[in-house]
Amino acid sequence: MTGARFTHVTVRRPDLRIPFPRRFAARLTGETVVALIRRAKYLAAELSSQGTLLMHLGMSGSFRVERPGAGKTRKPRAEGKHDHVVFEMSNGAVVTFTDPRRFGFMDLLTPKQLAAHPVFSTLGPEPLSDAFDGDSLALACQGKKTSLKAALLDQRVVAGLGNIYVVEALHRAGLSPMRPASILATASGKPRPSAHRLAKEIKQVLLEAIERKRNPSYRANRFRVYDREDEPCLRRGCGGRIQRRTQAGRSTFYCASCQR
DNA sequence: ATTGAGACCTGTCGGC
DNA sequence: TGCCGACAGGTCTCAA
Repeated sequence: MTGARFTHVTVRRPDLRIPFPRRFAARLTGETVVALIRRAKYLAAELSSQGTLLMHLGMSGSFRVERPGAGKTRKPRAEGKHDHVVFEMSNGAVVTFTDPRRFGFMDLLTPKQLAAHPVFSTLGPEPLSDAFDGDSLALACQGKKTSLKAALLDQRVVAGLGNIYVVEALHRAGLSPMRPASILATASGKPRPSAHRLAKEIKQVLLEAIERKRNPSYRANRFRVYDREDEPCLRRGCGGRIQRRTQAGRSTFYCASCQR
């Protein structure tokens, strides 16, 4: 999409989580994508003159990119039941947004709206950036009464972690999801060793996930705790069993014997 | 100001 | 096979 122009935009189902802005398709058509970026779990296309197209996949969303072959007759695309938006680009690419649960959304924001966006503007650091480390994590959690689990799911603390990788990172770091987030720092705000461990494992678990997605032959173990209730803990020499409980409405999986 | 619960919507899976 | 409830990797809103 980068550098390409929207030649045709179809909204087949306008009622996603957030209603589309007025004249969405019309405003997008003719715009060129200056840059395509990701921030937290948001995708953003910076447009040549209409601001930013902000997109989110929700729980079940995905994009499909097709190139109806140059030269061949352009066949009408068989539209799936949950194909809600279709972008036809000037370079021939057809980008389709599919989302069965319709928790995803698309929005068009002016630079001013983007800067004032209640979520986008308050996002914490990108976990893989240098701005995120044990120090910044401890600082963000200083004095927090919530659990570590809830704190890591809070996008203002660190951006882009979901339920699975929060649970995985806590297991790797040997920290109980139920501990208060404040334990990562001393009363005076100094990071404890656990903060550095946790920040390191967050980066590690994400890097491995990305690698696994990119390289199918990289068969590193799937999840170590997520969705493994009653199965043995995989930490060497632990011997515990994975337990499950609900925290903040989400499933938490953990090993009570090695996560303290 | 924080925090947990409920809501949003559809699909899938296991049990009966 | 069919029905039913539980559950799903995200985020918002509301009430306490």
